[in-house]
Amino acid sequence: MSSPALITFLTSSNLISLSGAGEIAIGFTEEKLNKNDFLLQEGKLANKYFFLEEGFMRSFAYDLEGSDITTNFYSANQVVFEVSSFFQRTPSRENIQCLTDCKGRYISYEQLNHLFHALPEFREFGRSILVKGFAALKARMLSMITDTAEERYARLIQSNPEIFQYAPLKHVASYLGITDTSLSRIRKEFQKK
Amino acid sequence: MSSPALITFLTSSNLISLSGAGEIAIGFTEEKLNKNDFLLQEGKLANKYFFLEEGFMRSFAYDLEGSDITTNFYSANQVVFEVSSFFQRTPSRENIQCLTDCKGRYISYEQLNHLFHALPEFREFGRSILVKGFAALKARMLSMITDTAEERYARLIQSNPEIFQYAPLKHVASYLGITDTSLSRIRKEFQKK
DNA sequence: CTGAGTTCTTGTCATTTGGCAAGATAATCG
DNA sequence: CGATTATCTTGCCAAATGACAAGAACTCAG
Repeated sequence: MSSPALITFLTSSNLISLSGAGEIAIGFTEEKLNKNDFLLQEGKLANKYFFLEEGFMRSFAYDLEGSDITTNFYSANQVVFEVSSFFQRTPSRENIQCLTDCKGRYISYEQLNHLFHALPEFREFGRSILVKGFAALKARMLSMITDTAEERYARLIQSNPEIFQYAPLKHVASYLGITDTSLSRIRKEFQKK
Repeated sequence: MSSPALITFLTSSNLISLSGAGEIAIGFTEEKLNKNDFLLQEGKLANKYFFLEEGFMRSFAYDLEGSDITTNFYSANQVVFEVSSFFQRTPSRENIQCLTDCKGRYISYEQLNHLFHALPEFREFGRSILVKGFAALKARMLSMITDTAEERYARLIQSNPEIFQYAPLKHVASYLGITDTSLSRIRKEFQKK
């Protein structure tokens, strides 16, 4: 019943022993989701610390005009959860939705805290997940300020080509902070090179 | 020798008891910095979890052209540290510099971990600091994508007026993701209203 | 006080990006 | 399959922002 992918994910951080990983993984509940299903909906409380084993997801929020803005993409072998809502126990402003059929395993906030309390190595691991997410967001913010839209596009297609495989371009556009029209033009220019 | 401001900061989270706060605060070392001094320099390892009691700081990074980009501002009664470098034990890409004379107290990475291990309530507190910073950055990223430069300016002067008291406008401009020229024009327009 | 250095403003012009709408293309579902 | 819907591209024009440079205003040390 246990998950090799999850065990590998936990141990490959070098923060968790194999036996620790087994102990942790055993508490996770398997869940399958269809394309377009929501892992989390705006207004609800995030209560799943979700390890994605198969599939592709994105998170998004609505701006004041009601347009949806993609805040992140998630591929397999990552933890997917909305940090603020999950840890601060407040309603989520974001949605997390499947772009393909998905499969994964999750634990609840309560389970996570229990594990944090019981296993110092899992605590370290949890912190590391948080810190990496933070660092990635900082890098993205810096890129948003210093790079042109075309540079951001080039970096994204270079570093995360699978996004383009699963997400419609309009989602990519809002993630990059531009309109779908601009992205279309940037791609046209980009091909020439 | 202990710091009322730090004690207040720790207890006001409602995660830490008064006695716990005293126990934590006692390990902090006082430090005074002059205007323009660096709390952290690019390339070095962040090793101070710094509680700012008096003064005002900013963090910044250099982009590819060598311009400095303000990544954040810090006012009194906040924890100031570079998350990635401090927790991942990697050289910092950012600088943290005093915009005024500053006073505060810090603990090292080792001390922090020791306290995390010994005091579950401080662990919760540390996580809460991290999560709040993360949430704030997410909100800023969303604003960067959905709001115009003028809206971002208006929000900033509304929510953090003290920034304008201490930081030169060019630092504010790069924080907002625009040039100092644009900020100057936006301010001119803004006054009319 | 004075002069060097920094910061801020303003002008001119170019570039990037957006808004809108129409048409082309692709995906979906009964 | 065929029809409907969603997505993507393109043209036109407007708006926002940047690049550069000159001068004004401010800061600060001697």
